Amino acid sequence: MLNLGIGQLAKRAGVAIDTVRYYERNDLLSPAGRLASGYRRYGEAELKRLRFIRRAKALGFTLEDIRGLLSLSDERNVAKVKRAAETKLTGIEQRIVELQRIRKGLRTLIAACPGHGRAEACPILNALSEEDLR
Amino acid sequence: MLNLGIGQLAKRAGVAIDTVRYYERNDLLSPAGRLASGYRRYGEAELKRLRFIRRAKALGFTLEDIRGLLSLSDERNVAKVKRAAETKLTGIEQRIVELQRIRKGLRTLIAACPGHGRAEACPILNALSEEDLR
DNA sequence: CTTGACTCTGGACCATGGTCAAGAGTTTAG
DNA sequence: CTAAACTCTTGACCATGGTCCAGAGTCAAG
Repeated sequence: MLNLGIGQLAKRAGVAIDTVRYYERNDLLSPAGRLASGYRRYGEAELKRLRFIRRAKALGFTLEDIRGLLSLSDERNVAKVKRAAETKLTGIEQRIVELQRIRKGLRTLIAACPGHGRAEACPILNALSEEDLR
Repeated sequence: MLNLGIGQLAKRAGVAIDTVRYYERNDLLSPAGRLASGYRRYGEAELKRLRFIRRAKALGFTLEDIRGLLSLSDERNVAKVKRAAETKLTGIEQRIVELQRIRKGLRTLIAACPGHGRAEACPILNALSEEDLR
């Protein structure tokens, strides 16, 4: 059975050692046990949990979200997990819409800017000085 | 001619007083002058500049980006301004793509989750525990 | 002149997600 | 046994974009 020190664990999960300890401080991941010396020991479950954390982060969850997700999954409460994912999806969608709005503004400005000549002819500079953008 | 105290300036631009001083500390906006008492005084140019900052921020520029933009616009270097806007656009587009990827992952997971029953049947929990997501 | 509103400075504090350093102790390979 | 590599804890520090506070001074209206 798997028995890892913090360095091996970190390496297997692809994170820095300090990050593992940081997660521990923030109640995301505890070692399976400690040696008499105080060295942390981790098993299969902890490695899985750490990978879970990384994957959830890649999906746009914050560490606080993940803390919630982990406690729900400890409870095995499928309905709550699904609702949490839906809430996160809504947030992601809002951010996409906002970024698309920004992209549109930038594209319009760039298309209209000659890229040379007087500053007064540059719509990027002008638009940023005016009231009716957006 | 316009002559404003920091409170009036902040109000007209829709920002907090502390934010104006914060921008000053970070070399984005200096007062036009000071009274003998040390009170800051602002004119039309500063109000415009502050609004420029706000609008650029709304377009997704960081304060550092904006510092650059302002110095370019002081130089009236239209070509550089256009290139800066294009670079920012590319960054925004990358961010959109990334969020779309995340959205897709979440949608797939949510669609496959029954929302009840055993935790083992919940693909959200399972997917986050496995290797081949993405 | 008084009172209330405004402003000044310097520095602390917030959240987020880590990262790094110091100094001491532990483990492991040779 | 020794030396290298690893780990421990505590606590400071990074960037970002502010926000808030104390204590003192100033300005404007009545």
